[in-house]
Amino acid sequence: MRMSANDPDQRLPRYEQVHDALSRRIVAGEWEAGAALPAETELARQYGVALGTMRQAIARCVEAGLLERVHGKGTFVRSGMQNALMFRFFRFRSNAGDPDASVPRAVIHDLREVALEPDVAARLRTGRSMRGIFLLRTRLIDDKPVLLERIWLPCKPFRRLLNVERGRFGDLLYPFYREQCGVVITRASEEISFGTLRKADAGLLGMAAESPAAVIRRTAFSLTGEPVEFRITQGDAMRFHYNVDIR
Amino acid sequence: MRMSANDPDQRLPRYEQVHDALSRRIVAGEWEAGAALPAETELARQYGVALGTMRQAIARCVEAGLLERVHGKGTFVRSGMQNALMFRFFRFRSNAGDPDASVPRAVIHDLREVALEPDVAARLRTGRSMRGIFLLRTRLIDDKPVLLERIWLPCKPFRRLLNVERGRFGDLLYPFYREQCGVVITRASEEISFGTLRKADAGLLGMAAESPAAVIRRTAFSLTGEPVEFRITQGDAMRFHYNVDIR
DNA sequence: CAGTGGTCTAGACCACTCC
DNA sequence: GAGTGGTCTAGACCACTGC
Repeated sequence: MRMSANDPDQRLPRYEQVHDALSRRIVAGEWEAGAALPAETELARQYGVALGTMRQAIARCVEAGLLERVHGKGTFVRSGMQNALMFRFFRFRSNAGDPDASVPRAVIHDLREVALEPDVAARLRTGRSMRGIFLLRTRLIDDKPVLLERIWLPCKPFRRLLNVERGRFGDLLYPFYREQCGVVITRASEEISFGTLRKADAGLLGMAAESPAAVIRRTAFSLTGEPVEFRITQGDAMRFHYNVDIR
Repeated sequence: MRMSANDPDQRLPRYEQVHDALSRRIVAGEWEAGAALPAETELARQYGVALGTMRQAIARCVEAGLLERVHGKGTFVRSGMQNALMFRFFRFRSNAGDPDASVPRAVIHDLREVALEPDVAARLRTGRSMRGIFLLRTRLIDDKPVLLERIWLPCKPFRRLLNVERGRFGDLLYPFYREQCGVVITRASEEISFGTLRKADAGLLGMAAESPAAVIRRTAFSLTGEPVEFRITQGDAMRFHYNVDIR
């Protein structure tokens, strides 16, 4: 089996090795987002594996959210990086179920390099370096702030964000991470709890101090499984609404 | 391919047909919970399909939460019906991460047949029959009530629960549903929000009226995909804690 | 119609568990 | 070593899409 120069671990199953190699090519941007990959038979030939093995490798990429299969048409690089993600969990608009609802506008209030608190550094596994990028945003609907986001990133792939004009940050950060820093978010872990707003935070949201708030802590992971973003989002508890499917 | 008498839809893929047939045998209790199924090769022979097809059918059962595979040992019927499920989402004990933590005790306050509110009837898809079983429970840790559960069930498979002594209900309902009514819960959909406690509910939880509460609405589905239980759980918002993995 | 992904087969060999 | 699930192959045919 021919593999890329990036040492494939020979102890791993072949479909894992092929999955890794294929993932790297996708992330490297060999195909445009939304574009079709070569047919499975062709890919199997390229990697020198049987069709079934190739299909298993592709299945892993689909699970990871990198690819999308369409019967009879082809296999495509996922474009949208889907989401308003977090945003769908609050019922801020009357048409809450509307999939075409526009992405809420983001306003950046702060962006700088900081010393990380130990708990944040631990979540980002920054090791000895306790420094990172800090971002404070509000999200607005109809020009009214409804969410407050504190975001921490490791310096390593993200330092260049410090040199980007705030106006050039999009409303959605994940596509922006991909464009600017080559980081693809494939998985996230969220932790939901409940608290009250500190005075300063309440001010940014136009709410009273000590108002009840939903608090979401999210750690987002890259293709390689490394934690690359930690964020704490706060919003009006009474408008919070989260759906989960179990098993 | 030999199938059970229950008409397999010939238009479905073979592995789906085998999955359906196998699921029925598991639910019917042909193997004890925790017991090993025959080897894959033997099952493939029984159903007259290739090993790969049999493995795909088994994989579906694993996804559905019915089976568990252990490399080198065998394929087993899932016993525990896992969980304290809901309960792990509140941080009521100091050792919150302890997997051995005992299941909180349940106390039944009400159990009767009722006329269903339209929204509950809609969730349970009871059709013209708007009647169901209603259950009101509190869950206790160290003899202190910490959760309040309102549970609605369709009459069809559950009516016999009305004749069961309250003391014979276990702390976990899902294994009880299986034993008493042959209903296996395989999937649930939860909806999390925040609210405040009504006076009567607050009283049952030993909290002040209007206290902030986490509210979880859960619809649970049987093996066949029908909604068979709707419950609303309330608990102290300050002790609420929910973890979700996305994608 | 050609080209794609989806299903299925019959066999081989590997990795793990338990005796 | 015997028995299990996990990986892999090389081929066949089916189902869907689009020209």
